[in-house]
Amino acid sequence: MDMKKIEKKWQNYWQKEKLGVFNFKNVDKKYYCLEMFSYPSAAKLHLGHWYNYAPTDSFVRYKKMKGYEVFQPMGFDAFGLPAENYAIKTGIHPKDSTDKNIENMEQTLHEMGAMFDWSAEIKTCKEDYYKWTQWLFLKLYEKGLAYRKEAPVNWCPSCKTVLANEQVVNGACERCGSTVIKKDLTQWFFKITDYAEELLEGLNDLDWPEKTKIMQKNWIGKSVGAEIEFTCESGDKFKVFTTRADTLFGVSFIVLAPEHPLVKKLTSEKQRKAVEEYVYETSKASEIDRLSTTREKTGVYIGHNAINPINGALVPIYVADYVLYSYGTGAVMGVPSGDERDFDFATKYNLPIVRVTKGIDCPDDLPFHDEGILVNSPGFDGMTSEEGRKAIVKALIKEGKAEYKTNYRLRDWLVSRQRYWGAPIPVIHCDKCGAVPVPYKDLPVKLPYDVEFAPDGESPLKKHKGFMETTCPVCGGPAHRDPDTLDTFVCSSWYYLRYADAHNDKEPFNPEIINKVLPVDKYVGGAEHACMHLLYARFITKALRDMGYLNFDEPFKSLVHQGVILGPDGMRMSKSKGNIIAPDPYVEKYGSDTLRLYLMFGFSYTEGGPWNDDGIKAIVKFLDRVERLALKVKDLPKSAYNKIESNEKELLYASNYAIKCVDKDMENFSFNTAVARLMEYLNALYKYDGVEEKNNAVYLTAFKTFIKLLAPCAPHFAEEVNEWLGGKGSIFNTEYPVCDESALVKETVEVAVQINSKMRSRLNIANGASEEDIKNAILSDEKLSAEIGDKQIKKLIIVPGRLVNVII
RNA sequence: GCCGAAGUGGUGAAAUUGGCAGACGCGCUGGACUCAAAAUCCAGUGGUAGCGAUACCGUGCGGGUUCAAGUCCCGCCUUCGGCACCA
Repeated sequence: MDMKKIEKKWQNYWQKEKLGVFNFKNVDKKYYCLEMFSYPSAAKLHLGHWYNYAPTDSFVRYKKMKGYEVFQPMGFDAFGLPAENYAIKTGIHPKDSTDKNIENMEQTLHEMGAMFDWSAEIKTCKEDYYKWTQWLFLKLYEKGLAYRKEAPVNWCPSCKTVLANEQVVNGACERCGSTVIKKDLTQWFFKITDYAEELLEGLNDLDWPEKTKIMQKNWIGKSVGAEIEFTCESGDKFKVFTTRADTLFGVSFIVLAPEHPLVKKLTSEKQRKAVEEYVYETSKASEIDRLSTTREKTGVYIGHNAINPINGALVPIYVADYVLYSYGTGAVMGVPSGDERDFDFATKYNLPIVRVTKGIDCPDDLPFHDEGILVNSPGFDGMTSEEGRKAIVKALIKEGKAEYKTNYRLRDWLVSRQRYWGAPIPVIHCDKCGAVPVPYKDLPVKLPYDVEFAPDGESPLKKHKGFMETTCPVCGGPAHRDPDTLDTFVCSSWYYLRYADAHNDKEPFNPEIINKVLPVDKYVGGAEHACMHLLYARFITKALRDMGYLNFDEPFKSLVHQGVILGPDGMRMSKSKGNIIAPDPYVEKYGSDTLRLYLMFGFSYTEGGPWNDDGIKAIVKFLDRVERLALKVKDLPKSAYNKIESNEKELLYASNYAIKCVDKDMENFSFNTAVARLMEYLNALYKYDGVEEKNNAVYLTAFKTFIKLLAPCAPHFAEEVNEWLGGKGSIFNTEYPVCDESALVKETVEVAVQINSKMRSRLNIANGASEEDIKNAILSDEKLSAEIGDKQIKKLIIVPGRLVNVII
């Protein structure tokens, strides 16, 4: 078959017939399947895109044939750093390179033959989209979910941008790999922590991979404990957070984070120089370095002490970089007997180590961090750790020195980027009125085109006078715009909503439409987004719900992660390793259906694996076999023979077995086994083809069934064959075959027979035979009865239709 | 260090969730067709022993539970992914 020709033919047909276009009239039967949209890179589509989109498109086509009104939109996550870095390097404007890349990718996506609804296409860098990203920002601001604060942030010296903690990988910038350093800046944050508890709870009801849920759960990192107030000799007060208040008597020092305001205030003259030096050194170290386990714990005594609220003991205050100001209160109580880190620290600085917990029937060498019985804790000795915890906190609450507190590891989402290629933050700064949101009517705040990209540490927007200088919407006085743009994760945190109403120019989306089309029924994308994108999107959904725009709680009901296709060397594909496999040559040589079918057959979808094209010939052979049979079947004469005998029954069994299995496998994204079942079915058809006297009516129907089952996996090919067989219109507008269970009932079944759990024989036994019948069948079998001999049958274990175990 | 996932023939991978390990392929071996090759078709293909029927062994390693374990439990080893002193 001329694959190139039929691909063109059917792609044009689908476009003309609007096969992929969602019809809102049928919204009751909607099935919203979404693949994560892609960043428009210069390198066209890579194999990863294919692996994500092609098998998922087969899933969507399968759903369409099952009678759903499917919605499978596609778009581009078009803002981001690479385009800007490219501009710095080459002078080509991000808008120009991005537009070109999108055009390229659109074309190759078309060539893939996926049934995307292009009428709902989104490009996040277009005004008609980022206008509403800005709207989202203003809404969050209005709701008190966006705020500004000065905070130590990750600063990438190469990208010259602030990165969220979530975007720092092993101390290096996620995108460029440079080591990240620290810098203080006033930044915009989204208050995702307000939703920490619901984001955690909501995981329970989601049809997501367990692994992903656990990752999010750990990311949110809930811990229940207490905040305890310590007073300093100076009278200043500070709080520590602890989950182990029962070890309070064991406190022998306090550690403050270097950024803690009390450090400056309380440090003694004698210690000032050492402390200042230490704080300065810390500011140079990246957070990753500070948190590294292999690094020796260091700290400096600030020359001031605090009073332990439970016993009045004086404990020295240290400053140490392993305590972070951004988590908890930025102050930690040091209990060397109960914590390994504190133990190391105390040993190094000769601080007392007092046991406060005794193990119950277990070794309890110090440091002992397990639960046990309280000791050396006057008034609380003998209590279990849990009782002690409650009693101590209760005692302190009475004095106003403690409160129960739940902490989350999750931090607020830093959204400011000192970059050009993003959605401008819609805020105006006025000397008189402060930070003033841009009025809705003035949206979008347009990203100017004529900017200077020279990498001098100043962002292109900040240098652009025409953009920066404006007037205050409140007082009308001179003011300047916020020079920062939004993290691209903001753009992608709501795109799945916009798709359903992509051309609305009055509002970001019509809630009535959205509430019918959403939530997404199946979301397919890489596991690397488990903690960032997927969490942000959930947060935004919940925030918009609370503003009254949405009536659902979760954006993605069901989630599938495709695996990663590695290079032939088993390593992740990358330019530097030179192991990138491009899909284009395969499409050129074998056709898109062949590549798609191979991706589906050769890998376990959620696992992926190293690329190897040995198996692609198998697919070519398979499709050739289908074609040869199709050419035969299409000219089949009417046969006089119309009986249903054993040959026909066997064919019908194969047919219905295939329907049942393929149906289930497609539903479960188990594409490799679905294709395997199709191959078996084809073998059965060939077998019947070799039969002398054929019932051509049965044969033709069985073959048509085969083509329907194949259609989602090889769409162009199946359309063509369907046309040969006299099919009118698209095969995807026909119904999916339904399994006739009665054809699957066999008169006899082969069961395995074990004697004392060892495989001994196989027997054909009547379907639904009683225990007695089975016993007789075994005893009348020569070989088996010889083996059993005159031994007593103690027990007969029967797994219906599968196995019999005779215990003698 | 913590959390998570995985480890099955020469190879990509299956295994109805505790029930015949290796479906379906690739590769390989032999055969048919052919002057020959390609393509196609047929047969075989986990290992060891045997002419053979067959027997024994076999899902990273070591134990355990069970009539029965790739699957469950305990302890290791290796690989991959995520997180990084979370108090």
